[in-house]
Amino acid sequence: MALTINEAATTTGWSPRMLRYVEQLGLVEPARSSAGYRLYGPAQLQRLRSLRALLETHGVELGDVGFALRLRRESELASALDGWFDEIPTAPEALEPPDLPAADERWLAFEQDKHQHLLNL
Amino acid sequence: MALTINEAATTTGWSPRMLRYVEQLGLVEPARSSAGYRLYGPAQLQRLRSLRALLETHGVELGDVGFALRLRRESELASALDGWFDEIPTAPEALEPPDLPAADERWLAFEQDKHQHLLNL
DNA sequence: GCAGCCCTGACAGGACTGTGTCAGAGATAA
DNA sequence: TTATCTCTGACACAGTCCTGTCAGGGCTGC
Repeated sequence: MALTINEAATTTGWSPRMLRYVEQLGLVEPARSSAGYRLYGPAQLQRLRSLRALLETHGVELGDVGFALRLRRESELASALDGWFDEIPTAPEALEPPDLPAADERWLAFEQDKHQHLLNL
Repeated sequence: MALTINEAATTTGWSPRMLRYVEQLGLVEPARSSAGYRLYGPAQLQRLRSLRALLETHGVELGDVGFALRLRRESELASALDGWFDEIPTAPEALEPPDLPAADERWLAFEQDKHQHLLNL
């Protein structure tokens, strides 16, 4: 009921090498026999096949899926990213009319301060 | 009220080259003067600084943030990834006791079918 | 008008990724 | 027991990413 790595490779279209690599990325982790052989069950095989479809249809790389996995494991990373993206309405037209020519120093200081603040969190 | 690329570079710690690169990734897109010069306002400078903090504190690369951006722009990609991650309770202990030795062909066919189904969507 | 910015495009090198392949050692099964 | 699998670890090689640097040509401001 569980395929060994070469069998899994031929039925999924991955190479054995890539199956080990996919495992190393944490994407599909097969069970192990008592001797340490990888054992791919139906669930893993299905995941391998749909992973292949996912990469092909969306032009995504394995590393990208790995990063997406990291995102759903490290929720603080995810929220940090969300926070950054939403930091300011990303539209770049937030540009005041070019008057007040000497206000530079003021907001520079302010920004610097904010930055320090962020780092020391 | 808006800094040119070299000024922005020195106050944010990025190199001018990297500012262009960050822009190319779609992460921080400054306004442009009528002659095409990049103009970094307070918002962009703040984003550049917090971007730097983000990379450092979470061990993330620019390309990763670029991919996260892609995720929030291409919602179908995001949901496809979500779908893949939740396809099956990712725990690898879903391994039946090894009886029914000749049922292989049955679920192999089933899986193959499912796969075709997915691809032809 | 001229020194010093800025633009884009290109090449370059170091680092990392993706993938194959091989070697040495253990497991499996006829 | 012997052929055939599996394991891990390593090297290798093309390709991509990151980053610097340079060249040719426009702006800008004194």
